Amino acid sequence: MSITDHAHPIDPERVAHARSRLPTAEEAGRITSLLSLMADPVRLRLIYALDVAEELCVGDLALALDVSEDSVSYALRLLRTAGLTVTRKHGRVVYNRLAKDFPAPLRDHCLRQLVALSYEVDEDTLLEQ
Amino acid sequence: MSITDHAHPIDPERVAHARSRLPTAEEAGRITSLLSLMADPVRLRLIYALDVAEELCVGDLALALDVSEDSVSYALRLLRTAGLTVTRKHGRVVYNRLAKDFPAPLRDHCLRQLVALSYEVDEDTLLEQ
DNA sequence: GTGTTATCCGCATAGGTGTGCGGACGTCTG
DNA sequence: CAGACGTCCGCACACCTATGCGGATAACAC
Repeated sequence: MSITDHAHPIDPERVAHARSRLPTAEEAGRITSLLSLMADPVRLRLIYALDVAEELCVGDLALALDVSEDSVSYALRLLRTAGLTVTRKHGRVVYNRLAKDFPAPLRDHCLRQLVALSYEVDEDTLLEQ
Repeated sequence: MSITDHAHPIDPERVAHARSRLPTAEEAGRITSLLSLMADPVRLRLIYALDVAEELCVGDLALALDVSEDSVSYALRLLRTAGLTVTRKHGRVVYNRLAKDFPAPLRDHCLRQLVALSYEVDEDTLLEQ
């Protein structure tokens, strides 16, 4: 149905209420671009690895994650561009670590609870409500 | 570089350490499929709206978010399939709300802090480290 | 019953995105 | 200096995904 339909809201009060408290499209874009960076198996496990190991180079990350170095390199490029990781160069080796201001809530709450969370939701999906 | 290279890790100890604490590919898949659902402007704002307004129908959601009803309907289908929202039918109208066990940490910590978060990260991106 | 409303679904399409390959650069080793 | 190594980059391709349109289904109003 096109965007011009539904001219008469069913519950105008709630619509206005929700509308006033909603993040703007721009804010939502910022947030989702952040979430999108974590919503990829390679990047998520990469972040986990850096959280545990403090710092790792591309080759070692590829071994730890069991994916190609290209894939790791690409993932790191995106994270680095977003300011989520930083690099330290030493000889031929480039060491990567999480930025010192890597979003703490994402790291503390989300990262460490998401594994358990994913199980819960998976079970709930099977139930009627 | 292909997956067979880098035969000799630079820091084998850290690689093994990270490897042992890493979520499996399957776990990572479950988590990222959850995050992917929130990593979309329409779905994220839709979740915000339902969090504020308790329950809304498709048409009213389209008004609140200022997007097409098709877009909202598609977003709700994905969230519903994942068990994150539930429906209540009353006459012609289908009311949607967040599932009673919508991941609490995601709602409490992430949702309510993500707006502020996105600003911080945005500033940090501009700085050298 | 007829027309209208609210919603859902299937389909086709355009756009974004991750991956692999080839090539290039800088750095260490002998 | 020549060779090996670790890494990055650009390109092309396959894939997924969100969107819009047309049609179909119920429920309500008259």
